Amino acid sequence: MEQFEKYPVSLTNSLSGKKELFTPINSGFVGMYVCGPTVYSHVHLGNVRTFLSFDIISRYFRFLGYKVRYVRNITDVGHLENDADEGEDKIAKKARLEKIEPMEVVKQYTEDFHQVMRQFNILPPSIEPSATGHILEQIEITKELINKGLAYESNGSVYFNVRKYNNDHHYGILSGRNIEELMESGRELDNQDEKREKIDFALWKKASPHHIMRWPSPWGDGFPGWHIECTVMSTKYLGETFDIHGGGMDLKFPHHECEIAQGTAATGKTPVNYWLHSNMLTVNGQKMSKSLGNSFLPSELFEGSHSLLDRGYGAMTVRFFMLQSHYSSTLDFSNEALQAAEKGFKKLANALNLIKNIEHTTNNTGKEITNKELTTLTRACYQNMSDDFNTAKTLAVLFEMAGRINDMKSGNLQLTALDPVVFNDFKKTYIGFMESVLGLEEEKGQHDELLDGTVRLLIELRKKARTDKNFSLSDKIRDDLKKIGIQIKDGKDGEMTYTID
RNA sequence: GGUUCCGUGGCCGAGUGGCUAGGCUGAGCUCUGCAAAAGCUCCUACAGCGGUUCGAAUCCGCUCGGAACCUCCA
Repeated sequence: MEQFEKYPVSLTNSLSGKKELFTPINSGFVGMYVCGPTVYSHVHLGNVRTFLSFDIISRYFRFLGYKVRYVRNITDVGHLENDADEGEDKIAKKARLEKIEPMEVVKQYTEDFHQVMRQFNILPPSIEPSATGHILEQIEITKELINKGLAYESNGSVYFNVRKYNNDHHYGILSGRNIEELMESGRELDNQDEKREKIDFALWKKASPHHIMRWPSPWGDGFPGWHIECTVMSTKYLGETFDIHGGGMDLKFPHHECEIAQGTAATGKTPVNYWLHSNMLTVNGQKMSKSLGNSFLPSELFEGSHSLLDRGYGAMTVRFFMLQSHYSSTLDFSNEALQAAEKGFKKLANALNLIKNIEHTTNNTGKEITNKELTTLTRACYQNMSDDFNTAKTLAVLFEMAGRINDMKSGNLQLTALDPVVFNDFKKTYIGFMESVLGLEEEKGQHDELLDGTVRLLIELRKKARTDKNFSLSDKIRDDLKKIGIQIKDGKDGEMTYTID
């Protein structure tokens, strides 16, 4: 029996607004698509949160035994600065400003994005397609939509006819809108507009003579619209209907709404069964965003060089911090919250280190009450994660488990009181959820062998000083090391361990 | 203006009809040569006002406050 049968996953589907039991199209397989970054500048921590949320989701599905195909795209063309007709492509604009090739912009920020993902221990997707690698497919689907009468050409650009689509379908099904309301708000059309109605959106944009990103098409030189890339790449690699589509809450409208409309119009099928949206990272209650100027770059966080930070924090501290809230809630970013997270994370990491070195060898059947408690904790990890990927609840359980691990270490809890099967399950679960599911690993410091050997030597000297009752010397060794960031801890049995801040 | 969401103890944050997460901070205790770490204990909350119910932080209504989307943003 697979773990996913034992702990069936339920998730909040944005389409229904309700928590639903997850049933994949193909038993044992999960196909998920997540909107990746537009690589025209550095990713900030708000972006990181979204990719972290879906990292956890893909990790957990795999942990349960599913075969997961996780597709996350790179948007390297087609994302306009705004929806007005003079709207410029974000990549092209950046390239023009820096006087370099658009693909240089794309390369630079894609590399940056990948580096940030690695720093936060966010695993790469199974497929990472780019919009420029799928121009042909985007032209094909645009042609198909014209043939079906749901798109029209206008002065070298092609637009999706929202009103016509809405005759047979509901445009706004995901975000709870209707086109009458949409027609009432927003920017009005002017004479310059090529669109028939302001709610129509571009599938293909004509490239003006000075435009540097351009491809030939049946409608002349141009470039694809923003939304069509995701429809093309998701269906190409996951099928016309696939299991999960994720992304940030701010993409719900219009981006995901347009994807639904295009996909449904092109294939006649519902493109996605479950829509998942991760919520925003906020600063003082306001959304972290580049345009508001309140975004934090990962480098500013590590170095503590942002004005709102007292000092730097490690990537794992931030990862833990973000996992303390549910992905569908907003999360407020602050110095105080990070400080608290750092201590909490250290506690869990320490227990992780301890449990790895605890072995149960006896065959004692153990005390029923203790065994029961450990079994309950072990199961709770799965139950909480299967309940809409509730990392906050899971972490609460891991803290309980860490307490029991410390008890095992100190002797408050005798291993002989435990059933070996229960213990091994407990151990495997703690390590598995920490590392494989939540991706929380020890902060990678400069623990090189040279330093380790040096500290061990000092520890030996301190042990000698203590047995000689030379406390002034033993205290000096401890205190001086503490000053440079190395904390010596005395064990009950005279053993000493150390941690580096 | 329209659509949606949120308001939880000193702070951060889960939960969402009865079983009162968790972390951080603070106070006390145990262990320890002294520390640190660890363990135990304490401070026990759901914006306000009504209503439904045997019972509501959780459901409903109103009021106040905040946010997101309706231009671009994960």
